[in-house]
Amino acid sequence: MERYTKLDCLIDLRRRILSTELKPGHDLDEARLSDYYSMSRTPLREVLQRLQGEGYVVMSENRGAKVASMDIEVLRTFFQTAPMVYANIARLACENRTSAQLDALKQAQIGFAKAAKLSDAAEAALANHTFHAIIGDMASNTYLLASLARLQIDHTRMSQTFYRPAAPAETMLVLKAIEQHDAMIAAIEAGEGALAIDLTPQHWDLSRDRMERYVRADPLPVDVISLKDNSNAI
Amino acid sequence: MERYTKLDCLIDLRRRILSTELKPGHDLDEARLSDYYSMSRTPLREVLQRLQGEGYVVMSENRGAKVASMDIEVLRTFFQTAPMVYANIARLACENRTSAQLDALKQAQIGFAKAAKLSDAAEAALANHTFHAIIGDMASNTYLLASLARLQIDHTRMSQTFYRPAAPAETMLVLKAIEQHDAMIAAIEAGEGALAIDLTPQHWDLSRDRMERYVRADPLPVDVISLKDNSNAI
DNA sequence: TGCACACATATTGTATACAAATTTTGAGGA
DNA sequence: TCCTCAAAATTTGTATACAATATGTGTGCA
Repeated sequence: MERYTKLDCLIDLRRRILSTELKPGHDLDEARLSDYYSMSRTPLREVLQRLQGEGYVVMSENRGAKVASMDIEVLRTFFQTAPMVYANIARLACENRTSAQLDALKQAQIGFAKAAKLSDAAEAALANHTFHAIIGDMASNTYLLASLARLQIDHTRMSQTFYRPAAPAETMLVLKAIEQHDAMIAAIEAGEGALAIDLTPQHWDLSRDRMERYVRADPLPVDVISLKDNSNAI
Repeated sequence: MERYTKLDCLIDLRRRILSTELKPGHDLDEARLSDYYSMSRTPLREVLQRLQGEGYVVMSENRGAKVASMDIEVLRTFFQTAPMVYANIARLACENRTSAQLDALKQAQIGFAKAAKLSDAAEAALANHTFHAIIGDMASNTYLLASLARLQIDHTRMSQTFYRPAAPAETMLVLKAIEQHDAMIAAIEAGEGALAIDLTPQHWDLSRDRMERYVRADPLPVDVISLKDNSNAI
């Protein structure tokens, strides 16, 4: 097995959590993980502590770490907060973006469009994450960036469903999202803050319904409900 | 010397950083700190990792940890962001506060008023921190809370100057701040979100001038400027 | 004096052993 | 069969030894 550095491990755990390969609420066993990344428990625990600080993981005394869960109560506040933060970030990006960042954003958009069209849900969600993270960098506002980062963790995990379309009409939504990204790039390049702010709620309207479905899954017929898997909040 | 638990150590380091007993940019030596808290380096390093995640500390590979610095560029964005985030938090607090939280808030206000009137700068700044942290809890919005927490770190450190008045006129400002806290408590208790939003920019107007002075210290006479201490940004 | 390089010192990073806590297991009794 | 409780197994927390990296110091040379 290949050898991981601590930074590799950090990045890989972030990726696995964002892609829901490690599901919300999943228990993170130190021994198992340190074995997986072929390092001792000491540096692995430090990575987990840091992930806790970043909101990917929650830890409790003598009980170890779990992937941060996504309970319904928190997600209600998600849709309350996300448009406001993303819109402000977009506006600031218009004012502060560098041309190098703009190039990176266009590059990210190429990767996003490709994955989205292929309905590669995990890859599309991660590429979308990168896209918005770059806009976050452009904003150059460490304070708002903290909220953006937290929002993106849950956004990326939820948006998996969005890129796994079940009907032709839903494929249209994905294509529309790609177009909106292009419009956002244009707005940022032109430095049109007001336009960028306008685009943001549109972008959210597109995906809100499908993402809310992730939260409130289709109710099962009463007679086959199993109480067994209720331990982890979604 | 008394024995510290890891949680004690975490809380105490936060306090020392917020009170600027540990100054921005200050180098945090692992051996020295682990000795101070009489624990081994392993748990101390985990505390530092977590503080990094929370934004109190920055770490770099093989170079150890430093107290997060407050450079001018970042602080420009501070005043750009703080009123917006604090106002939204206040509004949400009006909607979601519990009576237990309201009691805690009133209690915090008593401690704040006492320290502020005594011009105990460190204590007043910390009490003010607690006051606004409780409002943050009331808001019940983990996403915005992330920004609030980051803002509060720098707010608390800067506000030291505010509670150390140099002239009678400045003492008036402190008394005014106490009144504004009372008004905020009333607004939250009454659930008047619009009022709470209005109060926030007033609160910031009161302290902005004095806090900006912390950032841009009075310029020295040209002939005695020393280049020596320019290494750490403020 | 000024610079380059090697060596000594100090500091950070990792592995491992052991201690403390939690969870699981199962035997005994009602 | 179900509950209780204690012992075993598992898992997390901490201390310490050692490895790797960075920093400081002094010597030789131009």
